[in-house]
This record gives sequence, structure tokens and C-alpha cells, in this order.
Amino acid sequence: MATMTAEQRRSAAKAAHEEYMATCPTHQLLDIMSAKWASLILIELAGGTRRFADIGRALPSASAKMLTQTLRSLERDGFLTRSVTPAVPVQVEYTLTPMGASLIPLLAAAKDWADANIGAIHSARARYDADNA
Amino acid sequence: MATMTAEQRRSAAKAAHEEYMATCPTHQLLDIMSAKWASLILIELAGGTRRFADIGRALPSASAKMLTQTLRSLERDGFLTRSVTPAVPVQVEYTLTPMGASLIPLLAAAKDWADANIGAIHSARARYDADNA
DNA sequence: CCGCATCCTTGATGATACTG
DNA sequence: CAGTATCATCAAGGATGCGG
Repeated sequence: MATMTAEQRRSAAKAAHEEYMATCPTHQLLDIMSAKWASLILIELAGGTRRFADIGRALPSASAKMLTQTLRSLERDGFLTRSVTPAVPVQVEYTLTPMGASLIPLLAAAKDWADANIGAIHSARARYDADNA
Repeated sequence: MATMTAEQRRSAAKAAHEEYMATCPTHQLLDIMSAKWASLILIELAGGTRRFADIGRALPSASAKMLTQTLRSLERDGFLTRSVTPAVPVQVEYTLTPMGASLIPLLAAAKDWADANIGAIHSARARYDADNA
């Protein structure tokens, strides 16, 4: 069989697309930012260096485990730095890197759009739900 | 006991923060956009009206189920409209609403940032993994 | 062609308890 | 203070089959 079946073509297209998805910069960024606490942490750090407990107080609904996990992930990707001060008790401080800081305007733009359109979204949602009651 | 215990204060703060999270426009937008296929669909529709099967071909790695689910969700929130042409077989077309279209520049900004910084992210990741080997 | 229903797997999140 | 470890939960996503 020198030619591919329709099935094979679909399969190849799917594999190629998955490959693309895995490397697409935009999609990778979306993945990073869509972590439940990532954007909140970046916004908190936009106000300056913070200690672990400070972040915990700013985000009371996040468990310590999730804070650690998200902070580690953001550190790994170069959005922030973690510095430990050997004292008793230890002090750990988190600070945005220049790259992390450069993302703040994007978050601000998202906030502006959200503030401007959230009303319309809620209206659309209510209308949709009413029409499909 | 006229005053709250430390435990009660923490609990209250947590409840208040969860309330805030549920109403924060920015966070709601992040929720919508972080649906695995939402941004890809919006980008595809930015090129004009598309039929269901067209979108499926553009995103081969998405199952039909997820396409339907994501499209419904975006329709409900007013990002796009769905119109059915009663024929045999039926034709279903999806088009961005003005609000949906207004989100495209934001996605473009995210893409620009991602393209500019994805290299740095990968470097940071490699360095982090090497340091913690 | 389009989409719903069902079953199932898996990763993300949370609660709790313990350590340097 | 700043985690780590473990267990439990739950919703998102994927596979498959049927129906208008």
C-alpha cells in the first residue's frame, strides 16, 4: 500500500498537532499561567519581595503545599528567585526576576479586559441559561 | 468569648478570600481561557466563520467531545455564536461575537510575550534541573 | 454532519501530620 | 518558619457507541 488510508492520515495529523501543541510557546505560557495560584503569586510579588508566610497571608485560601508547589514551578521557569537566609528560624524570600516582572503588564492588560467585559459575560451567561431552561 | 481565636480569624480570612476568588473578573477570565482548547478555538475563529468539522480539522488532537464542550462554554459566555442550518446533513457554523473578537489582541499580546521569552524559560528550566540533579 | 450519553483514567488540588 | 510526606478527592479529559 503506497498510499495512506483516511484513518492513517487522521492519525498522522493528530500526532503532528500534538507535537505542535507541546512546542507552541503561547500554549506553554497558558499552561504556566493557568496553574491555579500562579497569577495571584506573581501579582503579589509585583509589590516587591515577599517571604513565604507573607504570600500565605495574602492568599489564605491556598494551602501551604500548593504555595510551595507553585512557587517551585515558577522558580524553575525563571519567573522568580528564591533565597534562603540561614537563621533561626530560617527566612525564605521570593522576588520576581526581570522576566517575571515583564509579565505583569500582560496580566494588567488581562485585568483591564476582564473588568471591561465581565458584565457582558455574565449577561450572556444568564441569557443562555434562560433560553435553555 | 467576644474575640475570635487565631483559628477563627484564619478561617474567616480564608472564606473571604474564596469569595473574592469567585468574583474576581481577572481570575474568571483566566478560568475561561485556560480551558485546554478555548484559546485555540478563538484563534481559529479569528480567521472567520467556521463549521464544526473545520474546527475539528484545525485541531486534530482535540476529541469531538471536547470541541463541543468548549464551544458550548464559549457560546454561553458570549464569545461566539452558533447557528444551525437545517439541511441534510445539518450544518453548524460558529462565529466570533464582537466581544470574542476583542479578546484576540490580548491573545496576540500573550503570543508576542511567549515568543520573546520561551527561550529564556527553557534555559531557566534546564539550569534549574541541572542544579538540582 | 453534529452531538449527546456513558464509562474510565489520570492529574490537580486539598487535608492532615511530621521534620530541620 | 518553611517546608515534606502521605492519603483522599474530584473534576477534566479521552474513548466509544448511539441518535436526530
